[in-house]
Amino acid sequence: MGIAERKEREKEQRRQAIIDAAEKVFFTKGYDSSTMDDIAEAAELSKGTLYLYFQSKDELHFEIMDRGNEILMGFMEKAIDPEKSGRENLRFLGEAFVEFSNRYPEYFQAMMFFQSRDVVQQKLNEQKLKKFIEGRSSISLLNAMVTKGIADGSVRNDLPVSHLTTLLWSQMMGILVMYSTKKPAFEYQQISRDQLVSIHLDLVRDGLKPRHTEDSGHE
Amino acid sequence: MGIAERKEREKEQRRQAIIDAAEKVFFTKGYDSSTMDDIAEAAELSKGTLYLYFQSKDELHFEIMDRGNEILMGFMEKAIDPEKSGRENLRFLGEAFVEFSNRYPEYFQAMMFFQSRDVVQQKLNEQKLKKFIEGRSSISLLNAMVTKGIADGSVRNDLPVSHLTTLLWSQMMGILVMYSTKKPAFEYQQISRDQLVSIHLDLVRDGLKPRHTEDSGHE
DNA sequence: CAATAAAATGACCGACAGTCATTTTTTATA
DNA sequence: TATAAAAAATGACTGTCGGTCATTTTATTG
Repeated sequence: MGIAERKEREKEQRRQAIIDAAEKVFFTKGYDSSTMDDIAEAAELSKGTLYLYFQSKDELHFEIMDRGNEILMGFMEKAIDPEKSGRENLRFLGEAFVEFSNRYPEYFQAMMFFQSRDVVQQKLNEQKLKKFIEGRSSISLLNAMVTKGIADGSVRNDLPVSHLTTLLWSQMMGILVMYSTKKPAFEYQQISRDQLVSIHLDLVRDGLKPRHTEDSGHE
Repeated sequence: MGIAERKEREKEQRRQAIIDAAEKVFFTKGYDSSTMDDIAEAAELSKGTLYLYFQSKDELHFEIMDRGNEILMGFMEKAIDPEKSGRENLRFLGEAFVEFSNRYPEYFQAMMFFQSRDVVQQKLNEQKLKKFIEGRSSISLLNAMVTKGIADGSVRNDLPVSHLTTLLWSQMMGILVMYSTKKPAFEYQQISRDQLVSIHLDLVRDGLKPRHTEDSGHE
């Protein structure tokens, strides 16, 4: 009996349709200013129905972040050139990130600024956490390229992979977030984002080079 | 007649008392979960009175951020050693930032996570913007040390001061924010924040060295 | 064509930021 | 000191919104 399967399919379609609607509304009015009734109207459903598919407004936000992450992953995977060294690929990944934020600014925003709501802080600690570290995430790609870089000798091997990876990710995130939130200040100082990122990636590239000298004073 | 002056003084005292109360409540329950009635109760005033002194809940948040910024400034000013090179001082500033976030985690949180609310985004564009760039802000201190570093030859001079400054600020911010929001993930990977920051500061120190010359004469 | 199950609805609730007519307190005036 | 005027404070009230649930509508089954 294919009815069950069809129902399953329809349910998933409706789920996606709701996310589509939420996306449209969020991207237009911003998260805080969007109401569940707005989303319901956009989805041509009643508010109650939304709650049959999602537990909360926050959950809709999460779904959109997931979509963004998928897209970002695509960009990054495409950017990798297996022929090139790990260190070169790390630069490609950085550039892919920027390209993503240019091409999909709304997704980028959604991914950047979901932090902060105190509620959200807790929810992460569960399944999402594992996903963040091990799952199909952008970080895992970054991790792979750091590892590759160390293996092929293009990246210094005196620093732990996990530390380098998170460092690269956090730094880039910090730059892009800062630029987004303080854009007018940057423009006022005539700092373009591409310039900034380019300088950053240059500094990182140099910083990752293997130390040919045995010095450097950290532990 | 000192009545006007006394009133002025009392008004300012009450203002501060309200901020004190808001601080207590925000730091205990978190911003989103705190209600204006909570704050009113803590301040032993009615809610209406709060609105005679502040326009909104957000404004109270801003005030607390300002306090945090003052404290941070103090830390940074104290950290500067005029005898040492600009490049060394930049490291001191980084360490001061971390120390601040250890000593005053609630202020730190408040300063980190005020971004995101879509409303807030707009409000910055006005006076706050100038303050951010030119005012008595942590960034201006950073800027001064970059400038000093270039002048004394301890920092490479082939990159614009403004870019370097914002880069350093954004990177550090990114690392600390990421660590705060994803703390469990970091702990799971046994990455300590101090380690991470230390590696970051090392990389920065190396990256800032003048190119083409192995200048270390100012150390 | 019932009987039943699944899906959808929208009126309703509680919580909360913000308002404002009224009351209380302080100051100025005579 | 008595009283008018100004300043400060109050808290009942409003509108909004996320989330709920008893009821209705639609689809499935026998």
